[in-house]
Amino acid sequence: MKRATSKDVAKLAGVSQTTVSFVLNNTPGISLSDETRRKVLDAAHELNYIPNSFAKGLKTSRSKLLGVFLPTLSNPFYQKLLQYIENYTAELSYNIMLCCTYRSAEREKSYLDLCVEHQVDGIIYLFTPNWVKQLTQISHNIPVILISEKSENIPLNTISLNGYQCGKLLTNYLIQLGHKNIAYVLSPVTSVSLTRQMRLEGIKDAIKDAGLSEDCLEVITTNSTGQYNLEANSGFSAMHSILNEGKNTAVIGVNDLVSFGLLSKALNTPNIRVPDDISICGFDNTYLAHMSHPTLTTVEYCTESLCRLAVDMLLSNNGSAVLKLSGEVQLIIGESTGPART
Amino acid sequence: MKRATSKDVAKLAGVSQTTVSFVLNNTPGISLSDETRRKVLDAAHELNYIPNSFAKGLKTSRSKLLGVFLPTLSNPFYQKLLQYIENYTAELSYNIMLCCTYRSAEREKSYLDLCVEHQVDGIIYLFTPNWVKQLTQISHNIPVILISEKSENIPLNTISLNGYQCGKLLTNYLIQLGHKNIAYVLSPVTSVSLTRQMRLEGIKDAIKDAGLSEDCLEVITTNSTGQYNLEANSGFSAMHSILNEGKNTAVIGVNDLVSFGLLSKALNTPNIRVPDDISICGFDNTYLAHMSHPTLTTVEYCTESLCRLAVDMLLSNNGSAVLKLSGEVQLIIGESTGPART
DNA sequence: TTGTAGGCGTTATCAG
DNA sequence: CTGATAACGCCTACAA
Repeated sequence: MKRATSKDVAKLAGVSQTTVSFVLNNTPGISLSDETRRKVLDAAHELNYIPNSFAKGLKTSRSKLLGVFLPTLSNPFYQKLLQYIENYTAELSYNIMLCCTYRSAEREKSYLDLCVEHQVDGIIYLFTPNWVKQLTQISHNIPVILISEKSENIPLNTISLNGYQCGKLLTNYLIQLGHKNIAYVLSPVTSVSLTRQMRLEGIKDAIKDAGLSEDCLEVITTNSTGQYNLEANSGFSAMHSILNEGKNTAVIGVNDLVSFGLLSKALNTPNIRVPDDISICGFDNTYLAHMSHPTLTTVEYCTESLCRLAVDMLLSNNGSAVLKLSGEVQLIIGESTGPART
Repeated sequence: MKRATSKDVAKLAGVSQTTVSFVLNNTPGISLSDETRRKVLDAAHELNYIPNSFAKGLKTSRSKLLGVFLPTLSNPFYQKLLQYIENYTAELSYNIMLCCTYRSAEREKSYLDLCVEHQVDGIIYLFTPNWVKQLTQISHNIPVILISEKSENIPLNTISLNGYQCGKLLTNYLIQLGHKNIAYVLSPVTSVSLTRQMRLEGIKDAIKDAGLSEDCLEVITTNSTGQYNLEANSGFSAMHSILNEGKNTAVIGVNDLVSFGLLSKALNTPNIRVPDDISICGFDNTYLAHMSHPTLTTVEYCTESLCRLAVDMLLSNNGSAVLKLSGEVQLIIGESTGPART
């Protein structure tokens, strides 16, 4: 059984195809009799008419599709952003083409090609792109927006997550609690991450501003271990050595996954209590932070409103000026941080 | 700067549009001179030609898009399936239209409409559909496949996750370990879940088959609590009462999220050790099970091969017979289960 | 207020 | 082996 076309609707309603189009699209500047309207609407409904998006796209060059690029769904942070975006686009009757790159530049490239081919109406990147040149090229035809960190080298609309402020905020809080020996734990990554760097800058500056020595901070980058949950394992193994060493009283995980691993090891170590013996915190405010016991102290970036803003910017496509915005950041204090042990 | 069309390529290559189409699509049953081939390929490359998918779709009615329906990304299980599917479809140059319903029937409906409008080449459901009638209707035009539980009432291709076998497998294992007081903990859900029911059937039958009394099993359905992670919270609060009561020696969570909550509460209760005092296990084999310490005993359903199979079935569209398949299931023994305390 | 006609970029059916 | 030519279903001047 073939799908009804606008021609069929026109025939049934006893009007021309044009009229059908006018009625169904509510074309502005056109006035039609109520009766014609009704006839068309009834006919469309009776035939269960659904416009052919190919034909429509061919004329309008609009696909009602948005490409969303993310490195992985395993990190609840990206999942969270994706859900916010999806939630909003669904309201607007847009669909999301999922472009999960697994941090592979090759896959990223092939998804970019697919986005161009499908003529998506916009592209949202949730990480630092590997193909800046090509993406910039694409952005002349298709609006592109980055939700990550600002960078001078990337001439694209950007909503910054403000990693610097986050690092500073979190560290200030720890310093206030009396911590003077702080570790920053990073999991290994295969590609550049501006976010991680910016957070580190923020942490360092907070320490400097408080008049503490640089030695207060120990930066630990773990090796890759195991196949599952690299990130959580990283935290787990890092905490092992941190506890052995016994110097640091507070640990910052590069994200909630790492923090989760940190916490996990601490909870499974006899005679260690959180936060009495060691404070743990991280970034991203994902559900993991709330699901843990004790709950994890973390940082939120108003992600929901930023995601909605990103979609709005894409769809309004407000010209060619490259915008660089920053979101507010907010400390979410959980049960995993407390005064430094004395 | 407008995109090059196949006409432009034809002109540059000095051949007709038809020839371009033949070359670029490797149309079978057509033989062309190597020189013509080269000329076309070179021209296409020079103009950076990308076929217009609207025009293509208009002719072929193929969108290279697959709709994937899932209730939520918050449950790592769906995330896992989605990644397997996405991974495979990317290989095949297909794209995924994300249809996340948040268990809202209304949203599910609207995504169905969008799938029809975009003429997706296939639809994969990862849960029990709410609009069986409409979906069945759609399946006459667009291949549909369910990855969940088989049901007599749903005349659609189904790959069963075999919840019954899973329940049985897990329970047999617990019984072998000497457990005679087992709790099954369910989080509240808003819509029907066949999976949950089938797992329960399996659990019950395992108990019956072992010659134990029905009273061995306590089914606990929690109330909804808190806004974050309903599921994990469910486990957390259920474990509270289970430990208070002190009767059960083993607890089965309806999924890894619930089990995680169960474990979390147990670990945070003084004088309770896992698995010495209480065994905990669940279903789905998500990363949560591996990320926890102790790691959680869980059940895997060969999800990766099932997901690939589903995609293959969709794309081959092998006629109209409704297929009902079942996958194998596999017990993943973690550190959270052990012999019953005496 | 409504209808006619042309074209968007492909693919596919024919002749040549 | 190659090239005209006609659709696919919709939108939109322009004409009536």
